[in-house]
Amino acid sequence: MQKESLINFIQNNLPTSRKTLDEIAEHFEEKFFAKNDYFLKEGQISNDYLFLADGFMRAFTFDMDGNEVTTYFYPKNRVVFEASSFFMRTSSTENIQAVTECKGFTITFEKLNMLFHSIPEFREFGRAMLVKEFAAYKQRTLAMINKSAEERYANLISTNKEIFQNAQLKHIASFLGMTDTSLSRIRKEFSKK
Amino acid sequence: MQKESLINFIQNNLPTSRKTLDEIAEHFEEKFFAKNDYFLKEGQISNDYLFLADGFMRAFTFDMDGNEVTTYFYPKNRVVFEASSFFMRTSSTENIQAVTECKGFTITFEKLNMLFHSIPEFREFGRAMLVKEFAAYKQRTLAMINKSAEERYANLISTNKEIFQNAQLKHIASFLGMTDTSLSRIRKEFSKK
DNA sequence: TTCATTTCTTGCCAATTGGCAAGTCTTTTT
DNA sequence: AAAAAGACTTGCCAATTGGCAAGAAATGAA
Repeated sequence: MQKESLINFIQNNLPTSRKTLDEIAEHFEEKFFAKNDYFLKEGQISNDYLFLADGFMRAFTFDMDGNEVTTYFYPKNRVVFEASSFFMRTSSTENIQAVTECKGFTITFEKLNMLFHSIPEFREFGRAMLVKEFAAYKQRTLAMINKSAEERYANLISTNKEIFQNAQLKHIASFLGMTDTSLSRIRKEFSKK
Repeated sequence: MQKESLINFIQNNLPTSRKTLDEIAEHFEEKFFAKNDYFLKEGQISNDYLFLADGFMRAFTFDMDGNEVTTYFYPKNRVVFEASSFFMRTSSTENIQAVTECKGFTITFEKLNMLFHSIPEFREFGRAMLVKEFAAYKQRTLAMINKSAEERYANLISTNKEIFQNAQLKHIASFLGMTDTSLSRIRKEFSKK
């Protein structure tokens, strides 16, 4: 089994010995997702923490009016988990779905905690992932507030091109907080320039 | 020194023995803030983790156009910290300021880590705080997206009345992603009903 | 290949929100 | 208490965005 991408990711985020890395990686299991498969469905208590080695995923939920809203996109070489459901053991309000075929490595809540308990550096890694995801979310909220639809689009395409190469426009539209109609018009404006 | 509110808060979030609670609380220091004092200024590396026992605070930053944007409000009986700066030791992009006179208890990064290291239950508490803050942020983002200005206002006033009792309207307006002009008009509409 | 379904685009019009500037009200300072 | 500064409201008009529905394009199934 080829866990180098996982090991490199951990190493890049919180350098430690090869021995420790192997010990950590040992507890992850390879997992494949077909396009449109779910990694997490709302209502479930999330029990897997995923390193996405290849492919593209998205998270979505439904707003108070029952409209589907894409809340996040996950490119490869990132960890994927719903912090609230996974760590608090509560039922998830979010869905996480493979947008393309995906491959990754998962570890259960129980095993992850066991590693956190026994390997202080890995505990730091776990905390760093949580903090990074949080910071990314705050960044996103800031990039949404007080910005016109066109600015939000321009910002996303300049910082996250890969989203446009993988996701459907209607999902990008709801992620950007606009209708697919508006997104379509904005794209047209941009292509003129 | 009166640390009961801190001890109760920890106990409510992650029950443990009185002995452990006292050991934890011992490392917190009482701190007072005058109105408009800063708990954190942008550019600093945040070194304090705060339990706000009394008063009201807000976080703010500046968007890409240089406009001040309120990013969060902290009522009392909550922990206050900027996760990214505090845990990653990076310079903060946010300011956290006392909106009213405040009283709380702080602990330094070093001491907090020491406690995390030596008290596994407290480690859980720290993680729970992080996850809760994160979940609250996600909730907020969702409540903003695809909602009209009026709906965002209605939602905030029904779930967070205390914000309206403490904060200035222009700060609430930027928090809600609208101009103070619009907020003023919306309030007028509501008062008619 | 053809048919059916889904995704994306476009036109028309209405509703929402912002920008600006003047005016009122409140709080702070002297 | 008067003056000054700050906070909030309001009127007018323009720009942005959404709603709806029809059509075009792309994708998938038979």
